[in-house]
Amino acid sequence: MAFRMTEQSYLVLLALAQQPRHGYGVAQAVKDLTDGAVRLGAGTLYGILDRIVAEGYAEASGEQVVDGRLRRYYRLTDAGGDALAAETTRLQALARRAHQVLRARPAGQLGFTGRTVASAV
Amino acid sequence: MAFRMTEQSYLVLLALAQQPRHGYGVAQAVKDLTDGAVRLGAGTLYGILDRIVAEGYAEASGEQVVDGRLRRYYRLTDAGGDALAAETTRLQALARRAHQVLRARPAGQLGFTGRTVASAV
DNA sequence: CGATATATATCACTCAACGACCTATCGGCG
DNA sequence: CGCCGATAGGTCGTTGAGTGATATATATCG
Repeated sequence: MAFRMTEQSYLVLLALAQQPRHGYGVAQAVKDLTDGAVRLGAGTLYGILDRIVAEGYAEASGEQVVDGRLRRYYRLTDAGGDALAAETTRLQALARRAHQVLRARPAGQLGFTGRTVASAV
Repeated sequence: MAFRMTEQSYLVLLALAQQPRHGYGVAQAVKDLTDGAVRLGAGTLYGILDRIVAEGYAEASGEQVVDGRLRRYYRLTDAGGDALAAETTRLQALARRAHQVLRARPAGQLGFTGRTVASAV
């Protein structure tokens, strides 16, 4: 039952943390936040929005009609903000550790030049 | 067909970047790398190993029998190292941006205190 | 003897992600 | 005017990664 914090749902929470947004706006914000790397399709987007609302991480924040088109807004809740902060901390720690690993292992290095660990074949 | 770089497969690549490891060793390394937060079950683990080998990100690196138990080793390839570095860069950028967003939005803040954006209901 | 840890592997199930599709409005182009 | 792309909402079927259960086997500890 537990909510699964995937990267996509994380990005949606992050987009909502910037400001309340409507669905389509969330998709655009995610695209911006990831430099175009992550593009949320409609199926993914509304599925995630439903899930984070069900989890209490966001809530409907009213509707507006702009240029004849309906906009359904969502707002991050405190619980959503907490979850987002926790996940961000986790991500930062992971990124930091990953950087350490890569720094200790420069590109092109094939094992330790000194000796090979129990070279089994 | 494209390989999906999920967090779990990323962690496996990272574990292999530290040093060649056997399956069970990878699971333990991932547990360590994430401070116990991510625990790979057998199904997840071997599924990922098969996928990253199929993708050319890692390769079998021989077998050893230690204490009567078979150990099947895997070694990161150059392609795997590149993919890992690229994903790490992406993660760092995301973490940095997420930090900016959260810094601009301290915990407990409910929208801008000055005015509410076109408060629609 | 049984439990736990090590070590590999398979299998069925679930559900998030994805792409395709649908409706509808607005603005621009020819 | 018709068509297209962008905006905005939504559904639906497929796929496949992740998960837990299960199986096999050995070593160690109590």
